[in-house]
Amino acid sequence: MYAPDVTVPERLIDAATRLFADKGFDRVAVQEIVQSAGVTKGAMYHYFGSKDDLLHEIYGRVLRMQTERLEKVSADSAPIADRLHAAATDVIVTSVENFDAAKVFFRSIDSLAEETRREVRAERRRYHEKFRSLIEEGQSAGVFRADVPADLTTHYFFGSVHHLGTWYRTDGPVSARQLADYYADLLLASVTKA
Amino acid sequence: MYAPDVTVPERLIDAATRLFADKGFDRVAVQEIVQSAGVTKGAMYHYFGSKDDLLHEIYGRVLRMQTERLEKVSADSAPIADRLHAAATDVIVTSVENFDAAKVFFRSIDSLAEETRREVRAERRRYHEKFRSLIEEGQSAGVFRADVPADLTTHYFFGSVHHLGTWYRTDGPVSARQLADYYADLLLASVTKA
Amino acid sequence: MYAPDVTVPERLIDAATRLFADKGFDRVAVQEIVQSAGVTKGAMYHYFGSKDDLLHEIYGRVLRMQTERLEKVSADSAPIADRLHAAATDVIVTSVENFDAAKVFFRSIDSLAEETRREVRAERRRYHEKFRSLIEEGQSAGVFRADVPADLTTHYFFGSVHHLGTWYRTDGPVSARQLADYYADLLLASVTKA
Amino acid sequence: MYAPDVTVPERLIDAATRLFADKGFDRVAVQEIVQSAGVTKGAMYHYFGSKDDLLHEIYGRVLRMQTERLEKVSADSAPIADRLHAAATDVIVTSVENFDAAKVFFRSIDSLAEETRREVRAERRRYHEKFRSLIEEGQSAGVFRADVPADLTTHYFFGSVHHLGTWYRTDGPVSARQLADYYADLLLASVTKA
DNA sequence: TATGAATGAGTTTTCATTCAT
DNA sequence: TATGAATGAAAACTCATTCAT
Repeated sequence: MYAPDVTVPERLIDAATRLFADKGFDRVAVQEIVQSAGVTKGAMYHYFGSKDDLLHEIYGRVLRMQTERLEKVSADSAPIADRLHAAATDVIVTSVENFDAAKVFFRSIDSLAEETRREVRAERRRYHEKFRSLIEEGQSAGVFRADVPADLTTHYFFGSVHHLGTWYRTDGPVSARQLADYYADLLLASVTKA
Repeated sequence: MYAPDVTVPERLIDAATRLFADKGFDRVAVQEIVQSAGVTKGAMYHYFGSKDDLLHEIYGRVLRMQTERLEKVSADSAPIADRLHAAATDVIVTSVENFDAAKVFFRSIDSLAEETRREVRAERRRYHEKFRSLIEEGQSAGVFRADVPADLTTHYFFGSVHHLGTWYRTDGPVSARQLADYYADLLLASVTKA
Repeated sequence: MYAPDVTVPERLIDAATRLFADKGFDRVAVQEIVQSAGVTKGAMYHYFGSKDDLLHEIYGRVLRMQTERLEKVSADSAPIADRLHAAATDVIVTSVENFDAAKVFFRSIDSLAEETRREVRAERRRYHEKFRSLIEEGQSAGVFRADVPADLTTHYFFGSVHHLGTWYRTDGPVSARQLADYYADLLLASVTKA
Repeated sequence: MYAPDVTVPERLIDAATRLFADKGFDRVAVQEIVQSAGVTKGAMYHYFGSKDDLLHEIYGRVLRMQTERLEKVSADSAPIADRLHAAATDVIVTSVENFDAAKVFFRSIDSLAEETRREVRAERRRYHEKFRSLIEEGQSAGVFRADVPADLTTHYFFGSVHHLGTWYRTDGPVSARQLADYYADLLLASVTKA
């Protein structure tokens, strides 16, 4: 089932990602994960302190990746509207490219243990703020409308993104690219001054 | 704790709504619900077939209410842009007015048992289609842009709405009314022809 | 195995007492206890919050009983030497009469969870102090030697008592009564002024 | 943490002694021991056959040491009362000097595996008998009272000694020397003829 | 001599649900 | 209508020990 050179932790992360995406953290038993990864429970607890740790790791990978990419896009010198468009596009494309991990990211934060949750929320807030600051930059530049708070628009957009997990099919008629363009267009249309 | 004329089933629904909204269906024990409602387990199983039933009932109430209201707004004779705006506004205001129930609605569909889930999905799809048809109507009328599929825009908007549960605070600085106007404005801006 | 009128909690306490006395708390699985009591695990957790609770209850019963009896003996108006003798005798007789519970009491305090342990230690200290104050009374009265601290003598005596669990056999040649007299004599001999 | 010339087995014994004394054999994981000793599990199992072996070794060291010393004291030519006093004093002083090992000795015999336990019990009995024979010698000589069986008095005294682990503090107000004198005095007072 | 990944049997605990009363 | 004792299956996690290297 697995190439012999895929490490046990990697196999566990893969299996957990698939299962969490499919059924949600709370509906997946550790037993299922290890079975699916072809290892024993003991092996899992050798590498991960808890089931929660597994989720945390998946969560962290997605968050780190998207934060990195957003920073790169933000730092670009293109006009602000282009940069916002690129940022919006990018988050969608990468979410779809790692759709299982993204689904976990989109819906499982409440399953994290108290402490981990706080930690993760803080990092997610930083991501949110970085995105928001793009919108604010456009507002300051007079390119984006300022009558709707940038904070609210950011929530609005990311709500749409998080919802992808519940309806979008990677094997459906809309490609990731198209989807990204549509979403970015809708966002741009809603923030651009009339 | 409860007025004596509040029926047992009603108390159970109330308690369950509060708890499910707060911790998520899977993290709430039946014991907690009955304790919080001030009744016993036996009483709960007298009125509801299962824990799932409780969720189903909460879910159904929200869905029925919003469907009804959407139908009323749709049937109005106002211009399509106004009707879409009203529909968008209405779903937000009523969601915030019943915020706990709405939160449950927004995030607990995966917790429903297979059969119930299918049933509920079908009804939700009908709601989605009704909303979408408003957008399509505007597209046919040449008022709304047609380059983004109405279906996708509908998902886009409802993603934003579903996300409210994770960040909006009813006791925060933004009133339900304001929030609804902002959201409807963003939607209208994104669908209106340039 | 059990008369039908023995309640489930009582059966659980009985079984746990026997097993804890025999093998020590840490070496007894909940599974063994419920099997021995003829009930299911669920039933046990219906009545007791945890395995620890079971131990706590056994512990508490012994402690309460012995505290009560010591208070009664202390309050007597007999000469202090007689009262100390009676107290010593009594703790031994009752310990042997409830030998399994006493054994648990003698050796399982370290198995209690942190919080429970603190609580129980405090109560045990009060018992210790009450006994010690008998010795102090004799010292003040000039009947008992004062060159050895009463606190230390108390520890000395209760060490002997706690040790009973490791060697004394209720079915051996020394009756509880004899044992009690021997121990009380040894105590009195060691505290009485030459 | 350790001088480089302390051998691995020695480090393991040290760490295990400290941990067993502190938390009891059953509450200490092999992982903790090796971590605390700064070695790996494999290393431990290279030198010791099992966790049990570790305990056995600690146990054996204490027992061998005390047996040796008791033999030396017994063989002396001093009057019996002096020899008993010396024996009592000695066991206390050496117990306090190796307090962690002594604590393990005092309370962990039940944790030994069946076979080891039997073996160890036999040796402990020989120690007990040697001590008892001192008392018997005094009884034969007419110096000690004979109305309390020597066997029982021996248990009585060693109960006190074993109990030290639960209350005595090496950094407390009573020095090992003082403690030993008090205990030996109490013993002598209780066995000496009135 | 030593490593540390892996095992697998065992642990305590949870919880939706049932059922005699 | 309601009680609450009891069930039983499943859950997450622990840990002494083994073994290929």
